[in-house]
Amino acid sequence: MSRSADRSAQGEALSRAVWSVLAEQGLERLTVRAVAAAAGCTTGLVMHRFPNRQALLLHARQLLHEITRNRVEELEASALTPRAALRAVLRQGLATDPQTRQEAVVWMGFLAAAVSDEGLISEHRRNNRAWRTRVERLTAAAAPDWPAERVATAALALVAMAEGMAALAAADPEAFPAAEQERMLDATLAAYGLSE
Amino acid sequence: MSRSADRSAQGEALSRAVWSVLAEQGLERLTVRAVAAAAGCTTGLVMHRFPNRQALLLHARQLLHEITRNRVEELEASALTPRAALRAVLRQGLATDPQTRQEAVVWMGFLAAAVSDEGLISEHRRNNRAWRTRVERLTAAAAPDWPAERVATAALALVAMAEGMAALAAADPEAFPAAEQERMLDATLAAYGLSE
DNA sequence: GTGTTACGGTAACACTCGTTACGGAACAGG
DNA sequence: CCTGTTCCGTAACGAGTGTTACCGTAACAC
Repeated sequence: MSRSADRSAQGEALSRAVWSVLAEQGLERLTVRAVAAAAGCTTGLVMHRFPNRQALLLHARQLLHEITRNRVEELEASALTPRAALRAVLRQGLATDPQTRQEAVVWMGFLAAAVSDEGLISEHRRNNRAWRTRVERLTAAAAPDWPAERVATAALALVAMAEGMAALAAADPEAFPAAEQERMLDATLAAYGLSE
Repeated sequence: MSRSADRSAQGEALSRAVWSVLAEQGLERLTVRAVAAAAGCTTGLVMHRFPNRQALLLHARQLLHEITRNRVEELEASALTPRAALRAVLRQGLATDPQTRQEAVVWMGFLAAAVSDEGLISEHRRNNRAWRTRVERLTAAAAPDWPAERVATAALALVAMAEGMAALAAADPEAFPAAEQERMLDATLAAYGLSE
């Protein structure tokens, strides 16, 4: 057990190093050597854990998705009402603190890297479709008597809004303070008739 | 005149080559040689026109902004009502056809490149703030009796929605057909009471 | 025609990239 | 203590990077 646990722990440490480099230095400096330096090891370990750079990035991307999915499911489970769940889940998708801001930068970096990486782009599409389906389900629960088409349209608006807000705030935190982002989220939920 | 016209025409051709590489091969393959190949010249010309790669990217970024701004101002000028202007301006920010889809991919590429490029990030912030101000002005004109804060919040929601929708559709065009994007835009305008 | 200048293609520079090969340390079984 | 195996740091390779120096050529002034 300790063997495989060590292996997966190393994989996670390297993935976190990938995120760190991606957030602080950008995609252009996301090299195997930079990742190794951020993880406090050498390129030997990196290339021993992963067959190549692509596999390293793909693992980091998948792990990031897994982590955010866990967080979202906890928020969803601990929400008191369907509408509170919808709001909480959307709120964590914004970029309102250093943690989520860094995640948004990393998210963007992976998206840009996916243009020339078949594995990353299909992973991105799978995750984004799952995310969209989740928000549709939460929206349907928050407005049980809406027809499916109305649910889908509102959910798409909410997903797009969260995605765009995160990108905007990640690139220009001073211009988009957390309070303003939340006010905007609440206004949009209210406009759609989805307030708590 | 022909001298300086040739120079700026070459600068524009090189910038278009930058966009092309960025859209088709991604940020990781955006090299001086790839740009030269896309422009049908050699690296000698590229480095003769621009002092270095950074300056080339910055010029391409600025030219992209200028072009989209011109397009937006034409749409705004030819709109019959303030609300039609708001809708038209937001609509062109989506990724509904090959042209705007490519622009969205390029936009994302520049954003990812800006993480490690001071010139690009400040340019991005300046442009995004101008864009936000424009949408605020259009929203105020579309709802003349709203208080400023309500205008600002609605405009932020619309800007975020357009930005996010473009990113989503650029990465997964099949999942987000043009009709669905437009339906979502109209639904959001209606939800905010900004329909025509 | 001739000298001058700006242009831009060629080739090379130093460097960094992903990846591979090698070698030694740590540990197991006997 | 010896031997085999696993792990991973070191060093190198070839390819590709941004950038620079050089030089042929075409256009222009006179």
